[in-house]
Amino acid sequence: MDGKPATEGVTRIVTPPGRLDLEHAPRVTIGGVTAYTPGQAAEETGFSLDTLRYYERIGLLEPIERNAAGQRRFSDGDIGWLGMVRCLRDTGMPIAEMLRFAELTRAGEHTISDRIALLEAHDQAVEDKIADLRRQQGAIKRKVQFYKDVLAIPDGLCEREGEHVS
Amino acid sequence: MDGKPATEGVTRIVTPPGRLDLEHAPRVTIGGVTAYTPGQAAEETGFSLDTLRYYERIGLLEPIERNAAGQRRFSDGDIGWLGMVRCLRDTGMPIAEMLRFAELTRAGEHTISDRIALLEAHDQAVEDKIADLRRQQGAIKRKVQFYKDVLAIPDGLCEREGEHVS
DNA sequence: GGTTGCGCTGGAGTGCACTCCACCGTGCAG
DNA sequence: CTGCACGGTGGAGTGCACTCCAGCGCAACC
Repeated sequence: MDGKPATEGVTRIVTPPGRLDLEHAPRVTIGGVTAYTPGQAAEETGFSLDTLRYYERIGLLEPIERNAAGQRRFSDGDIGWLGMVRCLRDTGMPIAEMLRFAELTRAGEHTISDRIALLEAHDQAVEDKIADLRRQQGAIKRKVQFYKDVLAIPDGLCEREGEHVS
Repeated sequence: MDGKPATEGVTRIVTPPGRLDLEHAPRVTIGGVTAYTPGQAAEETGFSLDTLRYYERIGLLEPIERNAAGQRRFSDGDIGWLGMVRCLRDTGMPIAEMLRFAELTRAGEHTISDRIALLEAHDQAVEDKIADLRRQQGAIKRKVQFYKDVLAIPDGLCEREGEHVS
């Protein structure tokens, strides 16, 4: 049942040597370019199918190639771009800004300095966020210590429950 | 506990007959306890008035004291608790979990070890998040460097735009 | 031929965390 | 007395980022 889906003029199956996982990774190259089904793209990138479609709808992905049956075939380039998207998303960049970045990227080489500016600004934002988290984390740790101190006090003494955050 | 020379904002120990010095920090102590108007509480904590009311509605704050006219007067304790809330919120704790923490806190001393557990779990979550941010930040920095390298290539050579994320 | 699996579409719905609104009350300044 | 700032309420609305759904197509397998 494996073989190759006889659609779309398949040339060969790309499987890592040593792994004969025919069930998963029926990844297929067309003219030397690897293509991913939506399911594979989802698994590869960690985005849900719906999210991938959503991203395409809003233009965060450029229109994905289709096979004869109208089904999406994600390219390596798409997967790579999705990796970038995940990275930006997971560091808290809002979709609107990712969209801006996507548009710059599509606009061509002359936007590279803009892209650098955008990413450097975001990098700084991440830096700030980390610093903030560290600071707040300190407060949490102090609170934990406060509780531990309370627990350490001999039972029945000193019923004070005071400072919430130090 | 008396005779406090007020630099800005007069604080009276006994309930003042009327309003005085309304401009800044008209914070008032009644029986030694400082009270904050909603506006002051908002300014002090950085939450909006609506958010403060919202937090009270959902039970993240216990019912705030009211004056004769039915207006809220936040206590120092409330402000302290709000500091804790801000800390947890800003480190990404969802409201549902803050609510759980609030309930534990209200339930009394016997929940302290639960509270410690909750906070330590959250502390770990923050730690993980920071590590993740650092990792992703690395990718962003590499991408920036990639772009800078592209810019450094003599004009017109090597039009490759490949790897999205390294 | 029927069922299963995967994918398609447009549009509606969800969950979270607020945020806004209309309308009302209170109290002091002018 | 009037106006204004501030605050009250219940309930509706917002923005974001998905997520779900009905109804359909296509290919494979039993």
